[in-house]
Amino acid sequence: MDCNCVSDLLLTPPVPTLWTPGIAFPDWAYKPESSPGSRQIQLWHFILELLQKEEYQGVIAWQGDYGEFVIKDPDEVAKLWGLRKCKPHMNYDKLSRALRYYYNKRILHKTKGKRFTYKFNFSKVVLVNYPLLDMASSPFLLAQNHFNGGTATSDCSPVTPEALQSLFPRLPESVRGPSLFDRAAGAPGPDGDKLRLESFPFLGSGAPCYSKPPSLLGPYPRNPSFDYPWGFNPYLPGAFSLNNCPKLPPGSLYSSHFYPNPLQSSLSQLPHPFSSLLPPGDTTGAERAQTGGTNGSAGGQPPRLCIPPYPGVPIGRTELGNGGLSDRERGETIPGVPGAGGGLSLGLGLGLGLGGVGVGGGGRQSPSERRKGVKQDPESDSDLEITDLSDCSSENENEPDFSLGKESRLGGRSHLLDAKSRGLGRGLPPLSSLPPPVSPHPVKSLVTPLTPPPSSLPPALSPSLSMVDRHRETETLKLTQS
DNA sequence: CACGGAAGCG
DNA sequence: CGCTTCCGTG
Repeated sequence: MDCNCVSDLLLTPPVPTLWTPGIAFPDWAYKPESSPGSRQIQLWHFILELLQKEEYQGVIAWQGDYGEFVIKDPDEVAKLWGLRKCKPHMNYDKLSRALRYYYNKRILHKTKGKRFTYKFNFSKVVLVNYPLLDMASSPFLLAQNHFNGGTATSDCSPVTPEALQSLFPRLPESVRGPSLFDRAAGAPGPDGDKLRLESFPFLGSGAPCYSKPPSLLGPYPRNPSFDYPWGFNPYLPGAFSLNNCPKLPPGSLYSSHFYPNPLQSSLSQLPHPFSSLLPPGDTTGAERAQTGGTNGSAGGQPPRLCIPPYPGVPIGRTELGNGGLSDRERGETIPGVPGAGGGLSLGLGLGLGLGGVGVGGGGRQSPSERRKGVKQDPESDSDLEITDLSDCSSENENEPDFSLGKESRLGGRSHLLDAKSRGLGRGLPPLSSLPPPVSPHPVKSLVTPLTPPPSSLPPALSPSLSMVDRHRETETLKLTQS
């Protein structure tokens, strides 16, 4: 048979049902433009898809730190992947090879000591969002990019544009080129590239603006794409911050920069000079600003997020608005670059998987998860972690033969399928549904804008705002506050 | 189980 | 390029 790949399972169709409008993955996430047959899905996309669907919770699910997921049923995941790719002989061994292949690209990395546990590294995504920063020179990125720092082995580039590219091929290389200002000035950038950015509205409060002259940007061109929901959001700062982020240092803009908050974001994104412009209470200010514009969810608990339950996230410390960062947290946030710690670390750091969660061992994971000797520290996500406690596993599920009809212990996929209509429960939290862990969070408000349908982006989100304008606004805001 | 080299494929 | 397949090593 010509491969009846059941790919559809995860393919496009259901999108609407599963995700809230505006929150679903962008089209391209499902089927790369070039692949009509949608056979070209990339593994990481696929993984995200699975993670996003409740039906597959028994097979693969978010667990542990942000961005961390566990393949509960390796064989099943492999099978699904094989189906999707029409590779009947796919198995976990091969799948895992492919995942390992992502290590170099920094898309994923292994959570050592935890079997079948991997973690997404969203730094690239973040990068995309921060074209403004001169990647090459930005201390923030460097700092935040502790991925590199830690791992820094062979690769010298802090943020690895290549990695970025691998994720978002269309990304303009310009990202790391001209400085923000140059771009803001209207340097014509390569076009075409920008497409990708559009897909990451969440990333971007302003990012897009920089990638292309405002005038060109216009409202998200291609797709109403605000639909980009990507679950990535969860990984984005905002998302992260909600859950695990350590407290934000005073004056930093955390979440804001991740989310489309023109005001803050523009500044926050900028390194010291600008960020410092923000008043200490800035966070709050930003919140306010945002909140004002958004609707409802701000005050109360927003709808539950789609985020995977983050086991160890102590909610208490989640408050953004208030507090400062403890020394420890700060330190963890950005090893080596305390100063940067503030805004970016939170945002970017989170994206990186900064482990921000850092709070260290404090009771984050379930006992069972923490298992024996597994060292679980804030840095767990980085390659720094050397602990390798892989214990002997008792279960080895290699399936010699792979049959489509075979249903594994999942209990049958059938049940999975019907669960389709409600996939929101898991998946990355769409911006709109970010979990307000506890109290009203700034991020929440920032996020809110997404709630509405894609096409209608709040002005704030509109990429068309020029950087200058943003700055202006920011300053205004600042003044207002003071 | 995890890793990464190497070759191969579309 | 992005895997897939195979494999040796730890």
